[in-house]
Amino acid sequence: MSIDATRAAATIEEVAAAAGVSRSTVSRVVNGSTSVSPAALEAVRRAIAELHYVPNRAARSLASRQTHAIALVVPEDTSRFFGDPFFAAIVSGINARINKSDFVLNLFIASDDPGDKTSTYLANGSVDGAIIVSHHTSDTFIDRIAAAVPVVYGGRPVRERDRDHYVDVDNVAGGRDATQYLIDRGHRRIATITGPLTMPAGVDRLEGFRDALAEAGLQEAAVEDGGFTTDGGAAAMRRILDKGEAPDALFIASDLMARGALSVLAAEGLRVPHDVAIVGFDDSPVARSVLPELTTMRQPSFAQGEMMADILLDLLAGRDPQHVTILNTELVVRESA
Amino acid sequence: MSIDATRAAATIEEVAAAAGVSRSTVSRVVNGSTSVSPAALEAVRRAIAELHYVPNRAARSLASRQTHAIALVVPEDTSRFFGDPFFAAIVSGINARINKSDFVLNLFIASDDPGDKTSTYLANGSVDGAIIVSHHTSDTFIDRIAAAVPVVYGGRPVRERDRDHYVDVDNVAGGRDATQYLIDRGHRRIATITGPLTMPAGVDRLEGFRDALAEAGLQEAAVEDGGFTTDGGAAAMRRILDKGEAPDALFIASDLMARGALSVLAAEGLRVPHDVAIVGFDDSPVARSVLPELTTMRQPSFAQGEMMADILLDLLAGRDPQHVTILNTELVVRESA
DNA sequence: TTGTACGCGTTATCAT
DNA sequence: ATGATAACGCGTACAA
Repeated sequence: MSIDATRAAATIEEVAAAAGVSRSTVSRVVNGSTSVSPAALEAVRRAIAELHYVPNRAARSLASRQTHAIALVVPEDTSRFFGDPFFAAIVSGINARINKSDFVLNLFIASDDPGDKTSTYLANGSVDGAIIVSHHTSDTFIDRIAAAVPVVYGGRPVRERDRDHYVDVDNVAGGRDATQYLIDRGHRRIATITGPLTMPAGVDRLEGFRDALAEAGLQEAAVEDGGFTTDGGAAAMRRILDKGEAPDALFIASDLMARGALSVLAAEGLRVPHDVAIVGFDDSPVARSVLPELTTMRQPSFAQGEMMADILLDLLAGRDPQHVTILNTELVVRESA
Repeated sequence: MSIDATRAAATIEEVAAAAGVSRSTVSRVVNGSTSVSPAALEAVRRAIAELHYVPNRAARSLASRQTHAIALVVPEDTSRFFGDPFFAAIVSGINARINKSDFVLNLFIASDDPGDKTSTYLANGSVDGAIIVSHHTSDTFIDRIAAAVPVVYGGRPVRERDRDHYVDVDNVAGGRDATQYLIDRGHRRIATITGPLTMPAGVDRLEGFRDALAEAGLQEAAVEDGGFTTDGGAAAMRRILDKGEAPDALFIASDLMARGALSVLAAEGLRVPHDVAIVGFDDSPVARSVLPELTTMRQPSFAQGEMMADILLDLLAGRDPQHVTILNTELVVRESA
């Protein structure tokens, strides 16, 4: 075989010897310093290629006091994280950017459990910064992380401070627009299934819902928490139906919850959108895999992930990126409303 | 506040000074050596607590030549990875174990793209081992990774070698049992929607399907590739229906694909299980969020993740764990068949 | 432009 | 049981 994978990894010293220069010069070309003569540059490059030299991360970060690692923090109760296409898109966006940099992503599924090592790890400089994809009011370990390293949040942090950096979508506007669409279509008994009200996204979308209703002089038919999960959405839908008079339309704050609601509606023999119209939120793949296909508020999750990574990278590079970035949502009309 | 997060991290040297011992002794208690006097032990422990000392990872791995990091490798085209509850469960299992060790998980979404840095990173010793959750025949970078560090595969590797370690479910038996159940229920025109035949799981489940049919002296009504995705499952279902005579039962190799098939069936006015019975595979959350709820082969994905982590940890600890671990599947009867 | 020399925080070897 | 001391591989003043 052409590559001997079992060879000991080449060191900068060996490269220097092979190229006939000093360690420093090799270090310079590796780190892209300009003050290197073309001749030396060429020699070093060749030596690096021949020896398959790759800098040792540990040595490098010990010397430079940088780890070139970024923590991807996922609160544990958000482990529905995986399995939720919304997060899938965010992570893909983050990865797309990080992958182009020379940083590495460390995955932490963190909890408030005292035995959890996440904050300890992050606090001792094993990582240069952190991306927190989502969190709840109760997640106190978040603060410990933010105290230790630069952080970028996905969504407005629960305890927002001026120095925070985050990327969010305009959830209030999204909730308002979705609801307004329902109103414009002539619906009057409009209910909503919300996300957890311990999460800003849950609160904000509800606020938008209420704004639109208020402006139209309408009463909310029902408000139930669906916890951003399929099962939660189904349960919430059931509670709403049990209350008696069914609404003629629903704004459901996530597609996953809408899917749950849909199955309950179907079981009850209620037709969508004929008997009850539904607008979801996310425009995740499930929106099109469900029957009828969901009318929903699209949010640019992949882009959100990219922006989060960009901002953190800027931060780590000593630049001064925007603290708050708000992305727009967009109504996608399909069959459910 | 009680914790000054901006303090410079304490070094082993400072702990030694505070405890009135040498670096070596501190290192010993940190690493759990027995040859430390109770008095010294106590003093060091107190000093560590007071100074909030946490060993520097870089220095530690530079000296010990171990990174205490494990790569979680996700082939890019498997990025449906996220969004697929099956993988969600596996990752949770992996994390559960890793989190109890003092290893860290590095996330790599890798591709065969030459610009992809994954194999480079893994090859230069930034990581002690790797867990590859899933892969295709075409993924050649896998081999480069396996050549560099100990690897544990999720599912039988496409090019299996004797020295490989992997954890798989008995997909052949699963496919056979699912199909047999359909046969036992009196179905005779049985079709299947398979996973990608570039993946062992796809191939094996199909093999089990054919085994059961052959044993019963039945012909396969149709075989279509659904690519393990919801949309792919829908498309495959459509192709099967377009062929003319509809099957009276289907074994669908993943719940996600079954969901897609279900929506097509519903659109065609075909009732499940009355007109066509369906058995899925995975018993992922979607199995219960769909109407009718799916009869499906349960596979212990969380446990599979745990085992993968355990085996890699064993490997890294110099033990000699089992090379092949096969987990059993189990039929879960619900409404769809 | 290039090289020397020191330091980064630990582990590991070897005396004691 | 304990403590010097030498690596570990690299970055980076500083000097040349």
